Amino acid sequence: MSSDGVTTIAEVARHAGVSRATVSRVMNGRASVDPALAERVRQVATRLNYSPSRVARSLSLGRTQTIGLLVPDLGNPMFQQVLRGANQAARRSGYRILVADSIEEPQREAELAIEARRRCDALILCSPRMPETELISVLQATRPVVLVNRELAASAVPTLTVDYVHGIRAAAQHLLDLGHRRLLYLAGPAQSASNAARVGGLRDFQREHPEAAIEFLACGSMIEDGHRAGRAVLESGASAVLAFNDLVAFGLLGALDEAGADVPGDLSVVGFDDIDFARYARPSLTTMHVPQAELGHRAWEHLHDLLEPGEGSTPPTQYYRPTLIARGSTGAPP
Amino acid sequence: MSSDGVTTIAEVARHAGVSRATVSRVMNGRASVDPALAERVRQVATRLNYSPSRVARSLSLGRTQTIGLLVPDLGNPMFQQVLRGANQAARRSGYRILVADSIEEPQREAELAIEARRRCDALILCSPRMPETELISVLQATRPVVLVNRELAASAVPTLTVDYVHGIRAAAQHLLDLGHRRLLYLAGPAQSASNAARVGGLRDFQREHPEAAIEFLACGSMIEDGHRAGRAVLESGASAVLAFNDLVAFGLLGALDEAGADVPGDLSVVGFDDIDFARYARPSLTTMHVPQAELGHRAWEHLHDLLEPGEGSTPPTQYYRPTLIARGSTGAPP
DNA sequence: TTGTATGCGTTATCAT
DNA sequence: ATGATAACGCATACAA
Repeated sequence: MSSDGVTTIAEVARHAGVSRATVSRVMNGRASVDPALAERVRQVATRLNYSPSRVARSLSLGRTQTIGLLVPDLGNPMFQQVLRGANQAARRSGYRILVADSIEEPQREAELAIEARRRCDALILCSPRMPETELISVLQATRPVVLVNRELAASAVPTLTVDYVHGIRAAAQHLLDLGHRRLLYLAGPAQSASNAARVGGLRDFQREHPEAAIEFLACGSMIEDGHRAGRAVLESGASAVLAFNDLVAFGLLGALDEAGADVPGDLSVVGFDDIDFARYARPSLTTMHVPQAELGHRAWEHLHDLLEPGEGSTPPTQYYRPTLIARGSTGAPP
Repeated sequence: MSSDGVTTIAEVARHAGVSRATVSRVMNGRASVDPALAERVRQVATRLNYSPSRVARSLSLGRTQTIGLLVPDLGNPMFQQVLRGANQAARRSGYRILVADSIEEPQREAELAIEARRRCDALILCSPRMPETELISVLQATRPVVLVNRELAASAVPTLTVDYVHGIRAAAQHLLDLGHRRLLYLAGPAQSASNAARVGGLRDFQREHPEAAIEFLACGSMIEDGHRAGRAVLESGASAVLAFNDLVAFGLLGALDEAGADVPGDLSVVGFDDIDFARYARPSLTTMHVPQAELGHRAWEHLHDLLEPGEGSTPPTQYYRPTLIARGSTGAPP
C-alpha cells in the first residue's frame, strides 16, 4: 500500500507480476485474459484490499456514475420522497445521488445547479424557483437534465410535471359539491411555479362558478406558515380552505384545534401532495394525491435514457394528474 | 471548447497565450501572478465559459469535497432531518453530501458503506444496523468516519449518540406519574441498537418500579407497523403505550381513532424523536425530543475537524439526552 | 493474450 | 512572475 493507505493499480500489478493494463482488465471483467492469470491477479487484489479509485476512473472514463438532485427544501416531505424515489431507482443502476438544497440561498439557485452538475453526469432539477430566462440558460448548461414539477413551454428538456391546475380545480370542485360557497386559498411561495398554476386554476374555476367566492391569502409552504394563518382563516368567514400543500394544512389544523374550531364541522380543509402523514392525521386530511416517490423514480429513468441511450426511449414529457383523496377534514359547511 | 462541450484549462491557456500553470494559479486566486495577466486570463475563462473539472481536481488534490451519509431509511423523518442538518453544515464549508440508503438491502449495509466511502472524503454512519464485529471493521475501513446514533464501547471513532436509555425511562416515568400501572412498549427493529437500549432501559425501570407492569410487543419502525399494532394494543389491557418512535405512534393513533378509542381518555400514547409533525398532530403527540438536525450538523463538525485539523477540536463522543415534551396524547388512566 | 504508451484535466514542483 | 513537466490512478488503442 502507498503511504496514505490506499492501494493503487500499480501496486497490484507489481505484486502480481503483470502490467497495470492486465489488472485493469481483470477488475473490469474483460474476457480476454488468461483464467489462471486473472485468478492470480484477483488473489493479489483481494490480499492487498484493492479496489479501483472511483475518482481516477471517473476522470479516465469521463463519467462519475453520480447524478445531482436540486430541491428547494429538503425539509419538505414532498421533496424527500422525490429524493427517496430517485435514489432507489438510481442505485439499482449503480448510480448515486448528490443532494443540493437551495433553501439557504434561494437566490443562488441557478449557480447551485450549475455547480452541482459539474460533479455529476446529470441533474434532476426539482421545483426550481428561478425566473424563466434564468431557467432556460441553466437547463442549457446542465444537460443532461430533467425538470420536475415545473413546466417550460417550448423546451426540449424532459419534464415530469404535476397538473396542478387540474388538481386544485378538483379540490375546489370537491368543496363546491359539499355545499361550500366561500372558499379561501392559502397561497404558497410567490416564486413557486406550482403555486402560480394553482392560482390560475382557481381563477378559472371562479369564473366558471360565479355562485362561489374564492379568496386568496398569501401564506407559504411550511407548517409554521399554515399555523400562523389560523387567525386570518377564522376571520375570513370562509367555510372551506384550500391549503397550498399538506404541510400548510397541518399547521392550519393545529391552529384551528387550538382555537377550538371543529374540522370539518366549522371549517373544511383540503391539502395537496398526500404526504404519508395525511392519512394518519386526525382528522385525516383530505388532499390531492401526487405520486411523489414515483416522480423521483421516473426522473431517474429519463436521465438513464439520456445517459445510456438504449432501445426504449421515454416520452419527453409526462403529466401526472393528482387524484382526490377524500378523508375526514372535509364535510358539509356549518 | 472541446467536442463534448466542456472547456479545459489547456484551451483557456492557449487562447490567453499563457501556460496551464498560470491559468490554474489565476483560477485558484494565487497572488503570485501579474494583475494584468490575471485579468486577461479571467476574461478568456469567462468568455469560454470555463470552470475547472471537479473530477480532475479531485484526482490531483486527493480530495473530493464530498462526504457520504449512510442511513437505514430515507423515508424516516428522523434521518431526513439528520441529512438536512448535515447537508446545510457541510455546504457552508463547501462540501456536498452523497446519500446512501440501505433500506433496499439492509444485509449489505457494510458493503454499501465502504463503497460509498470510496467516492468521498469521509463518511457519516447513521444508525447502522450491522453486527458489532462487522461495524468495527467498517469503521476501520472508512475513516475518517463519525458514528451517529449507535454506541461502540472501546472505539476511538467520534460518536454522536442519543441517550435512549435515559429517554425511554423518562417517558415511562412520565406515564407512571400520571398514574399508569400497565405499560406496553411497541418495539422497533430487532437489529436496531437504539431499540435494544430502550428495551434495556425499560427492564431496569421495571425492576425499580415493581408497582408497574411493562409488556413488550414486537412492532417495527414505520407508520404502518404502528397502525397494524392497533388491535393488539387494545387487547393488551395496557393503559399507556410507549411507541418505538413517533412514526409508530402516529400509526397507532390512527388505528385507535378508527377503533373508536379515545386518546388520552382510554389510552395514553408517547412517541420518540419529536419529529415536526408530532406537535401538529391531534391529539398532539407527547414524545421525547431528539435534536435530529443538530445530530447531522454536529456530525459534520466532527468530520470537518478530522478532515482539516485546526485549533478547536471537538470531544470524541457527545451524548444527547432526550427531553420530555408533554403534549396532548398522554393523560391520566381511565 | 499481454504489455506499452498515452490521455483524462488538474495541481504542484522546480526551474528560469 | 511564468513556464515546462511530472504526478494523481485509471482505462484503452495499439503493438507485439
